[in-house]
Amino acid sequence: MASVIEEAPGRVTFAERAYREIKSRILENEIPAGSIMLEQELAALLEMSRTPVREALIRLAREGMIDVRPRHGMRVLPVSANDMREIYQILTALEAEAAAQIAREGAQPKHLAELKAAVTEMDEALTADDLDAWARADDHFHRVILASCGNERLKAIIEQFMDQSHRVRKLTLRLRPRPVSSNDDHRALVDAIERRDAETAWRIHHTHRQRNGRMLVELLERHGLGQL
Amino acid sequence: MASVIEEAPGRVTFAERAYREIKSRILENEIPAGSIMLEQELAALLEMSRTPVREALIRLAREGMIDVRPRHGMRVLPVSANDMREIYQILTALEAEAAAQIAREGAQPKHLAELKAAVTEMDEALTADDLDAWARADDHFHRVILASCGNERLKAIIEQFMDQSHRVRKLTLRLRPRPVSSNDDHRALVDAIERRDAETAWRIHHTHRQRNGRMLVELLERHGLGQL
DNA sequence: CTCCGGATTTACGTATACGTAAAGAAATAC
DNA sequence: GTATTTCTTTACGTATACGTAAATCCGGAG
Repeated sequence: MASVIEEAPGRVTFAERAYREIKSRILENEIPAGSIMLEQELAALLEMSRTPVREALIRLAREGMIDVRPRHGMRVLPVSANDMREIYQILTALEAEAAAQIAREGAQPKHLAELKAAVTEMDEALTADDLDAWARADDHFHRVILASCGNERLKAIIEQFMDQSHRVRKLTLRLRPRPVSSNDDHRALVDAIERRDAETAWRIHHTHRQRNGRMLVELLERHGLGQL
Repeated sequence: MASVIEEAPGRVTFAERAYREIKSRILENEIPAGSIMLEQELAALLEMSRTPVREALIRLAREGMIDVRPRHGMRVLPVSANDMREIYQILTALEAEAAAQIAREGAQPKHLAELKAAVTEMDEALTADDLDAWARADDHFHRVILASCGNERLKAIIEQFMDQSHRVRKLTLRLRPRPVSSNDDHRALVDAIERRDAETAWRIHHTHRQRNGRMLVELLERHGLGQL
């Protein structure tokens, strides 16, 4: 399965490893929101010195995953309802723009094919009631959208904010209604892209993300999950 | 003149100073695009050790201002026509969204007043043929828009990309036609905000940024300013 | 001249050292 | 008991040390 999405190989420095390792543990909730860790502890955990850990923390802090307060260590930031509102406002605006651009300029056949495959996967996952598979396919769909639009900067920002909201999406996956309309939205978006109808593509995806964002914000408010 | 926009004071660490100093020199073209500098040189220049310099370079690299290649030092990245296209696609989507939100939720009186004052300044600057004053007022207008929308993340991203395109805007200021339509756009935007017409606010600002971006891209292509 | 292999330099990645200011503990006064 | 002050600890910011792999230099072969 040769996907459109590739990894950059590159040599892996300690600082890079620290970044990936810490970020991964935060995303997977192994270091839950609110946790406090000192540079020393992280260094010991990752079996390296403080230097590369510090460099990783600088990046994570910039990306809004953690907060570093001198002498208090790093603190994994919880995602509040308001944070989620901010994040989805950005995601909505940017992904809708990306969708519009793809429709405007036309998608490559292999991208289009992969989008359709992702939609099919989502349908099948929903039929099989496999929410995890659905989430994977949904994620894949969004990543192909990003890859197709060709704007590297746009891609990077969206990925950053998807990461920031990752824990919330993951932990609320089973609190949400069955995502039937998501599948419909995606099907309609692929259709608009194929017809090269930028206006419609924009509107569909904008509405999709907006609705999704609102739902997550409501979930956070309702359940008072201030500590995600 | 107590503006709506404030500075965070905070203690200023060496790493922070290195970041600001290097970034400022890049923005003001004191270290022009394409320049290569070693960590050692920067450390000597700023009279500190390599450690805080490295931390500053990590941030600058993340923001897309420089490229660090092991054993080759940092390189100040030029802004190509395509970079500019990417940057303005993002700025267009995000600022239009910000404008729409302000109109939707209503602006605070002091913000509205400051927006109007900025427009007046821009008019006066244009009458006086003072392009630098115009650019300052224009910048101020956009910053108040950001401050009003209340989305801190949105603000941070937009500022990041404004920084990335700062050199191009500055160096092409006198190559562009007189920015009469910008003033008109801004006046119309303030009006839409006052009328709380989100739809119109979005459209006006989207068109404004899009046109602006296209002009800058064309300038870069025409003059082949690949080294900005 | 150009091309190649080995010696040499060097820039960086990482580890470690160090001083300091802040946090916390202890001791004292009330 | 509480408040206050002094002392101790410690986490971090920065400087420095060090090993290494990449880049450069250099001389000889063709």
